[in-house]
Amino acid sequence: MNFQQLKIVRETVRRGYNLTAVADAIYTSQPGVSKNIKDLEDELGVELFVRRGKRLLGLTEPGKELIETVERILRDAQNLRNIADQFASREQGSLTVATTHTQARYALPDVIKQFKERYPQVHLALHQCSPREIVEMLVSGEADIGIATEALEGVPELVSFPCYAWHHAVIVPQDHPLTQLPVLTLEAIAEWPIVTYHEGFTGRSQIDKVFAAANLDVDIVLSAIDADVIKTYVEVGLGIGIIAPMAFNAAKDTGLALLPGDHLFPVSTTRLAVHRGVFLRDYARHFVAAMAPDAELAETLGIP
Amino acid sequence: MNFQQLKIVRETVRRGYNLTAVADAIYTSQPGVSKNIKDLEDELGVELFVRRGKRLLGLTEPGKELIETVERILRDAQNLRNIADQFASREQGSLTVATTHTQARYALPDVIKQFKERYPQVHLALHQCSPREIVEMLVSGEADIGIATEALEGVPELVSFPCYAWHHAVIVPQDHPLTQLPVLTLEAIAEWPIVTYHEGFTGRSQIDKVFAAANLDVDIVLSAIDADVIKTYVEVGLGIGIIAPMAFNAAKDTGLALLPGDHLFPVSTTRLAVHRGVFLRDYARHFVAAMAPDAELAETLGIP
DNA sequence: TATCCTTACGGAATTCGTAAGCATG
DNA sequence: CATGCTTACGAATTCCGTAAGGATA
Repeated sequence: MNFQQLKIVRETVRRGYNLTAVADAIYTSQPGVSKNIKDLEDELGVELFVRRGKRLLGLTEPGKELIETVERILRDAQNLRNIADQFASREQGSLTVATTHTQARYALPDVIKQFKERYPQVHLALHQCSPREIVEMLVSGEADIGIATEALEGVPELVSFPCYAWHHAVIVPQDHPLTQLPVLTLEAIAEWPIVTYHEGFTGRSQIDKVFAAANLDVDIVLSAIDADVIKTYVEVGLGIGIIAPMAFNAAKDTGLALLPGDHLFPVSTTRLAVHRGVFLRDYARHFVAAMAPDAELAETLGIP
Repeated sequence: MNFQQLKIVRETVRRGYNLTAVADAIYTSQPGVSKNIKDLEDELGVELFVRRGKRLLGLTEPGKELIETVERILRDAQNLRNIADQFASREQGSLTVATTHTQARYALPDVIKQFKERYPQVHLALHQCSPREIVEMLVSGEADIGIATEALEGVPELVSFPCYAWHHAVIVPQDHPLTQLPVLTLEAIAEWPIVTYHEGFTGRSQIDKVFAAANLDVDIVLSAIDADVIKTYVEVGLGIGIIAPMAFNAAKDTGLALLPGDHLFPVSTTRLAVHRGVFLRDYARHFVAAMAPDAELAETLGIP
């Protein structure tokens, strides 16, 4: 048994049982992959993969049992490297953060500025992607830290912590009739065409739920990934916008007015997630602490 | 990084940093051990061991941090083999139980008889040793299951479960004056020379505590590892005995009388222990369930 | 001086990649 | 017939043991 064999098994599952793809991913030859799998199966005395003819189709029962331990061994092997790096060069290394536009643009700049000052030697990579992609990157180990308002909870491989809570708000052109209302209501909003986030982004599901619960049909004329796009179309009069309030900047967005929606929309919680059982370097913990002060990282390592 | 290197690191710690001894234990050459350690240190970029000149003295700080993960990786590698064996041959394998004389002689025979009938193909090895040795064997992985009344609790590497609870009892020659007492008291016992267990065995510590708490000096004329020895000397009149009541057999021990001590001695709990994070085969779980019905083995695997 | 670790070197074993062959959708 | 896996074989690398050398109690 060796690490190469285990890596190949893990990659085989990840790449949908295509050994050619596995060979490419591991930078080795396809026959080598084949042989390694066979050798491991011989040593363990069990077939790990279901085969039809020469093709691999999936995991056998024993394979399903074993894969979890395989993943943990490989994670721990990576942890060894990380822990060693930690001691070898406390202030150096790299940190990959996967996050959405909203967080990258409005929540992270301050934190990242401070982080860069504190750890100038750390190579920080910011990946902007959808909440789903964030989860994938965390699970596969491509990213160390994920931050989003959606999708991070309820993934068994991840541990997540709340960063901050907020409510959606409405933005309208400055002289819009809605600004005259004494109290903003869902009914009033629903009378206008709406520009808001795309499904799966920045609490869009919460917005849909609220209007559905109130039995209101809304006319969503445009859905975008980010608030900048939304604001642009609100400004040109396409409709009114529903956004995360931190995307509004009174000084810069002069043509627009923000109407708070705390009493209308349910609370949204932006969360930070990391992979369970993965060792985090000092600077990564620092980053986590800056974003999610309540995070309890001890449990992350999965040590009983 | 490879498994051989990790094994060598683990063994180096276990053998007190003597690389020659490590080489013997791993069945390889001493220079090979040296090189493997150096290679791993080079790869990780940290020194794992404190050296004075050419001798190894102990773990460095990074070494201490890393060793836990190293141990877990190796345990998981063993788990892979065990899980695979489980599927390859459910009814075959081996099981090593480490236990004390008392358990081996009085508590285990029934369980083992049933176990052998249920799993005739499993090679069952029973190691009789002291509670301390049991702990060592469990920690090092030489034994799968340990059973004893002492020493198993409070070892961080182990998980233990209660098997059954009992109280020490007094044995005396059949016509002994103590048999005439309406109620047996500690004071009455303390007036006689006593034959009981050796320190560290079968709840001896409990016995000492009780008499110390009652401010009684007792004259322990002989301490033995097992009740058979104790009974022998009680029969020849050396003194009265304090033993675990399951060691008394009314039918066979005709010359002796058992005086229950439930009201005198605190409860002793015989416990079963296994190593944390070690996968147990079906038959091992069966054995555990037979001895310790309340055992929750799920947590044993250390999966969060 | 005996114990213990390192370095050096040569042979053995393993690993890995290329080429060729076969099965499957 | 294109994709995907296996077998076969030779080259390269790694691994491992022996021998020799140096440090320390």
